[in-house]
Amino acid sequence: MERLETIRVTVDVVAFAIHQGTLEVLLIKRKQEPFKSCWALPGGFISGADETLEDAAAGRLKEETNVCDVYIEQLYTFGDRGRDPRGRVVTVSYLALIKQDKELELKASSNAAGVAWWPANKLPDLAFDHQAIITYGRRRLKYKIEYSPAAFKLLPPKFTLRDLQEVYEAVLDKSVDNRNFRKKFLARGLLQELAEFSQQSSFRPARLYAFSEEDFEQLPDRPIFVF
Amino acid sequence: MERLETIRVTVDVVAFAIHQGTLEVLLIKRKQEPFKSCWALPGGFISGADETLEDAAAGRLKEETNVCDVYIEQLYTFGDRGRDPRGRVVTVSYLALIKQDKELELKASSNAAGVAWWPANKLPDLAFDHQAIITYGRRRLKYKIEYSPAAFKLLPPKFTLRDLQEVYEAVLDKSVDNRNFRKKFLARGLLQELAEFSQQSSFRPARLYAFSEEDFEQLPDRPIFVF
DNA sequence: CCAAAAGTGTTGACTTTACACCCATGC
DNA sequence: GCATGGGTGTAAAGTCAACACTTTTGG
Repeated sequence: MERLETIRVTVDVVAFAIHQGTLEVLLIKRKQEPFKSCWALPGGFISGADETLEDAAAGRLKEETNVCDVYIEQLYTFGDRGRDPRGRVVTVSYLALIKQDKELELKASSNAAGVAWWPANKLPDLAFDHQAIITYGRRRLKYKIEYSPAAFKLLPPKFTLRDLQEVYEAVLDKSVDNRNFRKKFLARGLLQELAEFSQQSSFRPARLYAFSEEDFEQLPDRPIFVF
Repeated sequence: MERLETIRVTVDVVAFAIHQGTLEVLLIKRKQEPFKSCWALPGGFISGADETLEDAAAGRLKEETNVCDVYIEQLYTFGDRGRDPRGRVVTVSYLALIKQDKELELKASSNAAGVAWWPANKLPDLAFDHQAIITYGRRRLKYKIEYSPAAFKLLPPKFTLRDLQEVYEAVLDKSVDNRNFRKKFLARGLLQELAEFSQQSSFRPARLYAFSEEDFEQLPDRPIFVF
């Protein structure tokens, strides 16, 4: 039956974005013990105002980093005794995907000493079991990108096929054949070809494409989702 | 920061087994309010003795149904305000898979009015949001059986190809072509052909096979796992 | 010899991979 | 006109889906 041990519940958010073709994770620098001055995931205790756990995750992300209006989904719940020196703390982790062009004004909360993007392949030492949480999030993203339109949640509304390919390469951490990649995506018919071109380079401008989440939902035989 | 609202944490277990080619879920009948006399998932509050959440899930399953030593993995955490009339209760749900031949002596705990297997396609009204949890677990099992050896966790150590096919048919809730099914499995080389035969019927005895989890783990290009 | 479940192959359609060159543009 | 990334096709291998009959056994 019910024991009197105090259990506290937190949420932690693994927020990914692609910057210059690199997968990066949003971290905050802790200002307080435990793990003072260590980098950690944005997150915090659930508050009475949070209607759902997802609200709590989005709320703590906003409070600690000033990032809001992003895609968010639950990852996994970590609750081993001893994962937090303060006592029994169960944390529900979330995956967030942030669009590449999003105007972010990173702003640490008063109880953090900083906020920054870190390349997923070159992370600092992390507080608590946050390294394990990130590893888990990365694995989820890797699988998810293969059979769901997760890649578009990391891209602006208009993007080139190369941008899309870079997302796959960054997430899967390997290079792919560009002919096969383009062929596959164009054959699937998920992309709307726009009449616009990227003006980024001083070379041949690349065509822009768009992805419609709504059209995708209508597909009768759309690929399987894990969530 | 930390609010004083009391949050309690439970675990709930969706335990599946295949009985006579049907996917079934293990339920308990509640003896107390709320949802008195309603069927519900086995589960309960985390105790100070639980080293991990998985221990808690296995522990509550044992206490409430007398089922133990089964495969268990985390599913999803449900924590919307209002999912439990008693206050804020966050529940970490678990999926359990039980081998077909396992000798189970179902035994309700003193605070339950009964334990029983229910066909997944004909469930009674359920307490709390347990229907949603089962739906979620079923979806997970359905995906998982496609790219992981989950099916073998529902079978005894020695089984016929028909037994295996029945597991797939029950979980996927559709029939499959037996020639293609056998061909695919035999071609994968995951099954050890035994020199024994099933003596079940009065007709032609079927060959028994075994699956080795250890051998499977060794495979260099083994299929993808979601978890 | 009959009833019942066990077991077995082929074909066509489709998908996946490997692989290298020409094109369009800005400077 | 050149440097740079944008954009394109084909063939071989492999995978997947559809489909029906023979074999073995107990009674």
